Amino acid sequence: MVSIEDVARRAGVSTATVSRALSGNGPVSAKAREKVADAANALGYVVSSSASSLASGRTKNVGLMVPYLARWFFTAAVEGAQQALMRHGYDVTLYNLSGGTAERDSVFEVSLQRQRIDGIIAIALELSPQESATLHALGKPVVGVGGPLEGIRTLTLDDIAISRLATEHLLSLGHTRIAHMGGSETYDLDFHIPTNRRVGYEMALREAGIEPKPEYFSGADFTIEGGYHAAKQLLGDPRDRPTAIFAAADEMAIGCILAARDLGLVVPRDISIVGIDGHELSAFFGLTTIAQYPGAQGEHAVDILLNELRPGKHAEVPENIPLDYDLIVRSSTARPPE
Amino acid sequence: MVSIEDVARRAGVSTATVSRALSGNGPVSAKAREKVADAANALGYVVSSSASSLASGRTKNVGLMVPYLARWFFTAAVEGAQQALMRHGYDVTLYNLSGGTAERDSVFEVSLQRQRIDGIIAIALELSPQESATLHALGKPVVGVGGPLEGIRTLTLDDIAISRLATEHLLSLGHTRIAHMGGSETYDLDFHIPTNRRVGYEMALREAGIEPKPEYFSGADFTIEGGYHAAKQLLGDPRDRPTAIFAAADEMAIGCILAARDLGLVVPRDISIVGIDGHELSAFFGLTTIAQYPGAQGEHAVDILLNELRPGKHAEVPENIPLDYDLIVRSSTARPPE
DNA sequence: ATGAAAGCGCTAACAA
DNA sequence: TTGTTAGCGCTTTCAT
Repeated sequence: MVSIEDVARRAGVSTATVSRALSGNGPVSAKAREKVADAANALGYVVSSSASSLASGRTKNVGLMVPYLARWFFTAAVEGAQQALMRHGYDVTLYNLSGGTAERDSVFEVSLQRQRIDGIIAIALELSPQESATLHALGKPVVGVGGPLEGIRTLTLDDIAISRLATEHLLSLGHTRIAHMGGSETYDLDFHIPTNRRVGYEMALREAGIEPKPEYFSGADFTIEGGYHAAKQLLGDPRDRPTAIFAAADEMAIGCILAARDLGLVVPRDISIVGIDGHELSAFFGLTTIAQYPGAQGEHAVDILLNELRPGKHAEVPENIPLDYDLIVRSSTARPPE
Repeated sequence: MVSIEDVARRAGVSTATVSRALSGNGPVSAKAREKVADAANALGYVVSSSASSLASGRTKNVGLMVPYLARWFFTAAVEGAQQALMRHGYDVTLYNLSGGTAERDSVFEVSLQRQRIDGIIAIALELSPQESATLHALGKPVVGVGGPLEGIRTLTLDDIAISRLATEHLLSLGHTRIAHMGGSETYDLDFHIPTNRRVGYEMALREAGIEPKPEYFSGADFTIEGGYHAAKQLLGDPRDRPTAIFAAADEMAIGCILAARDLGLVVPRDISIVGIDGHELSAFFGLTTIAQYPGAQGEHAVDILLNELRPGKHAEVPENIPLDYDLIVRSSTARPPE
């Protein structure tokens, strides 16, 4: 192992100068800087993270916390954040909460206590008050992406606004029999997004003078398969069948498209479908959707976090930062049948 | 921050005893062990990873390296490995190679050199000789999952055997006009799996006395969309249309199913389709497939790695470890039309 | 079985 | 601008 001493010797300076030259902290003459750079290069020297962390209290490592990984949104957000962190010389420790309760607890009580990280990006997490407290007690900056976290700076979609937009898109096409597919009850217990999306949907309807009907609401589990089965139910009954479905997520919306096809309905002639997400499969299925950008969201979270990590002047950042979204109109929506 | 000294004082022992008691290395009396445990608990003490790493040379951290994240297989493998590592008290650092060349190089030349990890699990990676050398030079154990890595202990699917099995399944149903959808040329340049799968397919055909036809091969990019377009091509020409397609991955196979539907073909009456993977969507689409188990593969890799990390007696592990797979017959395959 | 003490490789006062 | 040096919090010899 090549150490800072080897570099110092080779460059003909002290270890302190090497440290300063390589980290950019503290004054170093141009000449010394160059000698150090040459020596470090020649020897292939890289600072030992543990020694550096121990001495400085900074780890150059950020924790990425996700409820689970195997879903488009989380993966994309992690990927975006990780790329951005790497560009800034940070490593990434992955904390995945998808295990059992015991594993989840041990993340908070053990893993996070190991002083391995300078800060945390919490992706689409819903935390218990207990867990929130533990996070705060770490005394390290935390930035959330999605899933509003109490007292934590968080990037959030305006779920009500996007649901209104989706619903208004359908209304503007002339639809009046608009169903909504949201979260099923159990799913919603620890996740508020579905509720907010339903609220936006109902607001838009009422503003158009339409009273939302309970029969036009259907709960599913945010998967293609769940959306498929729920849509069969919604569309199978020929009496008073809706002419449009607004699904709270693209995966369910894709399930709706497939169900409609299997029922012999032509999208969008017989039924219009809108989703939310801009999922990687949405273009392929011609799905009209409200796109959000998890990769960019991850990068954005990194910017905010690194800004807080930088000593001194912190740019003022509000507690809730609204995220970008776009209505992408494709071929799954059209005017309702006569 | 509560340090080992605080614990030592509270337990009325030396820091050395605390270290030994908590780590389980070295002799400690039952009484001392208990006093230490109580004190540590009461104070909520957790060892500082950097101090421990610096002193011991062990980081209790493993690197997970993936070519990219946003694909079912990689995500599932990472999730499996990460859960297993957590159970053993290890943290996970994620190295994602999906950025540009510069980022990729910096993973090898910088990130991996930071002494942050005890070992590496390389998931479905194809490495340049250069990169392999760098990995080896780290002097740390490496275990591969998929993608045969020279000189590295690797868990691999027998791609030839599974392709033969898939093809033989179709042959046994009576099919003779069997097409194969594999990787397109560019895709294959740095990834050998598609080639091996094609080899298995051709072997099975020849053994059945059928000469593989070039028109029955189609290259795509391993996505649903790519599979869809390639299948349109394969199935659109009514002259001498194949009665079955063996796709080298479920996502392409799902694309084939959707393409067949759009062409008015009924699966499996008019066309049989087999995939490989056991993708999360395969059950929903009724796809017959050869399932593999990335989550279990990740866990398995962890077992092997941790075994090498354990001092002393290493169970003998061969360089190539074959992985489990199963033929799952669903509703996308049947006897060919008369 | 336990404690004293010497590092592990680096950073950051402080002095020059 | 540079070097000297005292830690950072832990592990691990070496005595006892």
